Amino acid sequence: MLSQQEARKEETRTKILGAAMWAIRTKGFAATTVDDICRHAGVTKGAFFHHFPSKDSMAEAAAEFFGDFANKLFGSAPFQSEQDPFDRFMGYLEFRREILQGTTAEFTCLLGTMVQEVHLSHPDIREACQQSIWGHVETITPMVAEAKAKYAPTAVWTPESLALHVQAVLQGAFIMAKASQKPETAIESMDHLIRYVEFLFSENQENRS
Amino acid sequence: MLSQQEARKEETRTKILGAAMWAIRTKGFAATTVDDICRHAGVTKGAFFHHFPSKDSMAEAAAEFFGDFANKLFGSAPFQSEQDPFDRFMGYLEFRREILQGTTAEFTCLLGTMVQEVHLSHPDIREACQQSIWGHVETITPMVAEAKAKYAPTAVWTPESLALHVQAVLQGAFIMAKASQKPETAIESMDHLIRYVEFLFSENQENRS
DNA sequence: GGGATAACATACCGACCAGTTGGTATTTAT
DNA sequence: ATAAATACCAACTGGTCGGTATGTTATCCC
Repeated sequence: MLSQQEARKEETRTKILGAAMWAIRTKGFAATTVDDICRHAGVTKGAFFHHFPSKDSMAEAAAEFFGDFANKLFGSAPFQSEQDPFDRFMGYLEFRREILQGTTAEFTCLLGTMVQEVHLSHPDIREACQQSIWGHVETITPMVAEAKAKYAPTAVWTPESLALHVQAVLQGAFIMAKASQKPETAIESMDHLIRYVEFLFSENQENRS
Repeated sequence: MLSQQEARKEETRTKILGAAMWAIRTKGFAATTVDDICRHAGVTKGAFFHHFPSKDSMAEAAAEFFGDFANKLFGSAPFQSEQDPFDRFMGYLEFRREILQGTTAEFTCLLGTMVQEVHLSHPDIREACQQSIWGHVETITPMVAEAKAKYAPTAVWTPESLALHVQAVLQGAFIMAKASQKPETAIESMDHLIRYVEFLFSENQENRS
């Protein structure tokens, strides 16, 4: 049971992290100022530093926040009710393709954006980003593993490497969409990825041990 | 014929752009200061602003510089002498996998790093990055088109979309390598990509019109 | 060789930014 | 009811950064 105070604190914290998420996705981590975040969140700087000891540690929290946000989004998506593991995996991929709409800041990944900037200069933030990305991979690897056991048990690739590859393609697709300012560029990459996965689970492939 | 002065100017300019390339790949664009670049290039701030009117316009030049650098690297790589277009394309992919070694700053792409940060805030830099990326794609699309004409003439995908997909996978692989601090993560994605391309040009695929 | 110009160098400035300080309002515990 | 603690606020600070103003030196052209 949350007290009135605790509930309010949590709300403010969420407002800050949400604003940070938006700002970092549009401008990058280094270019977003604490004042930017406060302005968007509708709080003062005092509140910000009451909740987080530094901008950097807020970024760590934002990485975790975004990871939880994403896992909730995909965890409650319609494809999860598919019975067959391959159908579920394909549903995941098609769902990820479908949400490539609107502005880049809306469908783009905070973790990829941030880790790219800070991977050498801010070890703690990098670590937090990796945790969140690999945490998401852990939620989809079982699905891939089940599908593999059923449809491609002798294939040479591992379920985890495929799950990681999916994330890599998405991250790359985001960059290409940002460069071209067209979500279509990202969608076309997802089409290639989906074609690849269909091949991996089809019967006439040759990559067996 | 370059005069002594012009040659020296070009050299200093190159030193600055080289230093910028290194700094931006390790820290990102916003976090690298003009002083950083000058220190690494061994020039003073006066020299920097003699060559470039602003940090932003230097970034545009750096994007072009990196694009030329990459095209020279791949243009003179051994795989270019392969006769068969498919072999040449596979040689390109394997070459790109092979150079995924050393520190992330060494094999990573300046354009992807920079465009991610500035795509909304600095339209001119974004444009320059897109030009360089798409410029590289233009150099490999003919190779893909030839290979397709020879081995997969009726396939539904276009050569350009595949060339773009290759860049997307690489960009994503870079991000994953940065997040995990292991080049192997990127290499595994390249393995999946290579397997996909082999499939596209094999005979038993089903994606024909 | 000398005047013009391009290629640097140094010292500095105003704006900005992460973080602090010292306080107030609200909630909680007794 | 009241004291303690928590949540929040506004003004300020020390340092940093992009850019400039003002030299100084090397090269070029005649």
